[in-house]
Amino acid sequence: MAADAVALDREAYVESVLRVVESIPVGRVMAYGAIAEIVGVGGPRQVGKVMAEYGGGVPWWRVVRADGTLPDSHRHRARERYLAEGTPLVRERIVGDLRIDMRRAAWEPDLASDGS
DNA sequence: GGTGTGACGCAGG
DNA sequence: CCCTGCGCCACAC
Repeated sequence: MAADAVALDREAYVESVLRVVESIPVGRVMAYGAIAEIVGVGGPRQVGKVMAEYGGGVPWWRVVRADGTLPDSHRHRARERYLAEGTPLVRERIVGDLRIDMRRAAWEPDLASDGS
């Protein structure tokens, strides 16, 4: 039974993370660590884990590193999204190497409106 | 139960 | 701007 409980907890955790990601408005982004804080459980690495496995169903390109950069595997694909959404970017010095302007793009979810 | 690993974060050099 | 080390949490071996 303990195993089932763990499984459920993990499922609930995954759902919480995905829900936060889905709450990020167009043109805005959140860092892994920030999401972890909102969820209140685990850390940035856990969020990354969740995204790696279930990120396909959510706007994964709105989840970035705290410094505004992305993993090599995704930054290329995310580029089109940012241009389309008008996400605040830092002028890229090198072609192909994009970076988010976190000062303007960082999104803070409204804790008051839990929607429940 | 130590060890390695990861879509992380931060301080140092 | 580069690379290194350490902390972080959960998981696979």
